[in-house]
Amino acid sequence: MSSDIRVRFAPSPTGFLHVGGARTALFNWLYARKHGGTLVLRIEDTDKNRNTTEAVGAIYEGLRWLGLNWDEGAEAGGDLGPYFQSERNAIYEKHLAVLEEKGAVYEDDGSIRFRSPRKPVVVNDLVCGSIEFDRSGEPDMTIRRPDGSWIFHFVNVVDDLEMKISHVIRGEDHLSNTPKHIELYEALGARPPSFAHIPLILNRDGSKMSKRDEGASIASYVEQGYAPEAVRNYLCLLGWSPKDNREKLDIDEVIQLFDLDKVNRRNAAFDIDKCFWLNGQYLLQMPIERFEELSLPYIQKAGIAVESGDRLRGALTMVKEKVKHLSDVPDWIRYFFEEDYAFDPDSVAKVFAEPVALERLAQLAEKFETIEAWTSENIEQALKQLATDNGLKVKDYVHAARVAASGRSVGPSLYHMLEYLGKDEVLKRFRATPARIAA
RNA sequence: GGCGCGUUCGUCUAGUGGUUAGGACACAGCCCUCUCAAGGCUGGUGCACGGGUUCGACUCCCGUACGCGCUGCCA
Repeated sequence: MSSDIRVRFAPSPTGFLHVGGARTALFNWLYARKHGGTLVLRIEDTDKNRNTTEAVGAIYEGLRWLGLNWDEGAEAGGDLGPYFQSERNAIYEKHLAVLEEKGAVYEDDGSIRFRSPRKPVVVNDLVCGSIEFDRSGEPDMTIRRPDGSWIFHFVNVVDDLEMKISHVIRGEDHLSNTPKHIELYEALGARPPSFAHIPLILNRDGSKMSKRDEGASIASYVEQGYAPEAVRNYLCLLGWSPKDNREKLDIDEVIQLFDLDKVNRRNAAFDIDKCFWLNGQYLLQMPIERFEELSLPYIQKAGIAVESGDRLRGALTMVKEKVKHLSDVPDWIRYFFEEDYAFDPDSVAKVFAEPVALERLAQLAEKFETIEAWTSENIEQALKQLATDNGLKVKDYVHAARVAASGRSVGPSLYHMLEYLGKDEVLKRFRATPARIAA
């Protein structure tokens, strides 16, 4: 069950979880799950000035929201910790001593530099192929600052070594750093792991996605009401595809189909429109139970007094296919549960511009009085009968009824909506409408 | 500047010497329809450029351009 495959996600907690980081975590996770390997979460907090505990929390939250569980590391524990670089000083000292022993490092202005062998280095990348780097003109990299803190390249290599990482899957921005890392592994007398550099995620215009860009933070998808499985699916499609034209894929199938040699080399632009579309597809097709589970936090946050149960389930079933963002759910269902639901001014202006609309509403109320069994079928039949009797079109009654019952001109099937509200409530709302519009 | 990587519709992609260059998002129009969606149908837009190699290049090679990355005592 547990193979020798060990991968890691090693973020620096300097802010929120970035989509690029999330995608890197996702590809590592997919690779681990596919091969029955282990995913390690390591926090690279060597730069004390820029790291915060809130940022660490944001990483945990973001990964959990996306359903990317890790087997070992920060918050999960394991035998090869600690998993925060800030707590691994003794380990770094130990490896530095090895380099000193070999004369591979020297002091410079109080800092410590690694002496590059300056020989060509070949990187055999699982995504990019074999690449040879000419190291002859490269300056020696610093691995430790005068204040004793460590530089990324060194601790990253030491940790991957100590944590027995077999495959380093990371952003392509590290491809050019890889020869340095390989030199370090060799100086430490270790065999380098396999490398796989995955393409970067850019903005729509091709510019680099920075923290300030729209949609850069995973947290923003939570706020905006995206389903985690939709965002995760979309992220899978950035740099990878099943190659059979399918887009919406179950994560278990992605795990099965995923492989590093099928990852593209080209940077990808993040297309929020497509992510939005995929989210709509997920909401449309997911089971009502899942839809309710995902909607509940937004409903509660909006202060709608309704408990989980059949009543809520019924309302959600009606609006599920309309909703594009979970954060919109409260507005879609509010009027079912609140007496003083708001009347949308635009809808009122559009539908009740002519006084005759109110007359028709009154006719409809009268007609509905006669319905014995309050079902959507009977409601529909009654409304159509009334229209026919008066030589009018169905829509002449439907629009007025919709606004009267819900306060808005857009909503689910009118007949189902009215059935759901109940006869008494519908008649009450119809009769209260003239006064409410006047107000 | 040096080094590395990349370049198929606006975007994500399929395509590995011979295809009417396929799909999806977005966009436009039509159909369906109680609104809005969803769904169905139709449409336009693409192989960066220049040289090779080859009977034949989107596919292979070289160059140019452009983009991105690295070139930190950031990660």
